[in-house]
Amino acid sequence: MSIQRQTLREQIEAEIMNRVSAGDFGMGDSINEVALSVELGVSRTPLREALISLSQQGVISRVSGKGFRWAPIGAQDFQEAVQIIAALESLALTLTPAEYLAKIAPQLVEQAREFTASVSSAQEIHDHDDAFHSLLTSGSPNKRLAEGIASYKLALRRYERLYVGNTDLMERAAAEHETISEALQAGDVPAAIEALKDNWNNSVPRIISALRGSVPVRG
Amino acid sequence: MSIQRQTLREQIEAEIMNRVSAGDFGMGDSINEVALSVELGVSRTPLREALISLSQQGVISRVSGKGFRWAPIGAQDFQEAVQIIAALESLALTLTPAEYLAKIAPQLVEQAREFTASVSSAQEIHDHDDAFHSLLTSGSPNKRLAEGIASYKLALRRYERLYVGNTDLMERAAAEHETISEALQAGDVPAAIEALKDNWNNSVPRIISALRGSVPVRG
DNA sequence: ACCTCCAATTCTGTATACAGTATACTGAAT
DNA sequence: ATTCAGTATACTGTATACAGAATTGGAGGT
Repeated sequence: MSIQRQTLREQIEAEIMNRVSAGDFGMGDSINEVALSVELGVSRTPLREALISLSQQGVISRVSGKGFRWAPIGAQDFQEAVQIIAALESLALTLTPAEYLAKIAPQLVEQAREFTASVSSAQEIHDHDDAFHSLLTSGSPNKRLAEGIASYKLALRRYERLYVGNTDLMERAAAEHETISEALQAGDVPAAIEALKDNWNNSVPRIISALRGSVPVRG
Repeated sequence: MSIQRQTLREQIEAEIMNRVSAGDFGMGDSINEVALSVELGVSRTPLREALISLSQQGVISRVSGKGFRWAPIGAQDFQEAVQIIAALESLALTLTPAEYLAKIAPQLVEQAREFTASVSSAQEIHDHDDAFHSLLTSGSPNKRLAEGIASYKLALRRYERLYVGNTDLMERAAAEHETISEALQAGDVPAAIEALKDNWNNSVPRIISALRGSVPVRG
């Protein structure tokens, strides 16, 4: 396997997203390009390119002449993204050949069970959730769809830290994963899709309440 | 209404898309940044920013170290985009309040009828189609969804010129628009959604046959 | 005290310059 | 004749420089 060259712009994107999900930036605040470029140790050119790329994905908003700013987060925004992802993942399931779904159903069941059993660190839990949904939609022949789902999920990373410590939410998600995978194992794709939508939509009220408490309000 | 300042990058994006839908570029060909910047009369910096933005939307693909290239078009690509748009517009309808749909239903019926009557220039027809779908999804409260739909439709502009002269396709689309709007007027949203999906999916085989004939193959 | 206008500064948007990598070409060796 | 190495060229990726707009601060007036 050849080593994959990574351009500076891509590294900047990744680093910014890491810091975003760590909560390093005040959402809604404007971005000072020179300050950020100095902080990251790069010049403004690749930084701006990264910011433009991220602004296409809803992580950053931009006003002509006034530069970039961290896109505000909120209940509305979260819900909108979740609605879209739910629809797109549902589409992915619809497009996936039934035999593929039947093939991966056992693995999905197993992953869901592991998920329930191991209530470990928040990061670990999140990875587990990602892996489940990733495997679930891995059989879709629509490549552009996969990219789109990934893009929208990137926007959700801004809400990642709100999950921390919310084991309640995670346990419920685990149960829903079991429902999804068992429906697939039974060959009932429509039921799986419904369960999948529920899985996403149920995350909304929890995050909303988490938002009320823990999000720093701009001053 | 204040005039809206438009940054050079945005103008470049628009101009590129105009040329793309005019078929000025050989799809699949690599992009020479300096040549294109000279041709557009701008420097490479805003051009690259525009290219990055467009590459996020599937109009341009990019290989690390080898620069940008015009994303190849083809039956597969077209179908993938259409599947996604159909799902997203369906979601938009689902999210739109029923009373709003009832309110715009008469206008939609009227637009559909006009559509059928006036089989004028290809451009005009296309605008009509755009206006119909735009009005249809205008009631969705999900702003991000609207952006997403617009983004995916941008990618379809690469196929625009294939519609030229295909009045057959357009007449059929008109009939489908009537079906959709009449279902809404009858208050049957699920039926409208199904008709909407059909409307999109029916465009695929037509475009595929058009692709076979009229797309220049790389040499 | 508050408002207005002007200046100074800060920051974005754009252009140009530089560096490193990929590609094309030339020539020699087998 | 073909293939491989070496070199030259072209182009991308990144840094720096410049121009103009937006914001901030203060001086002067009401």
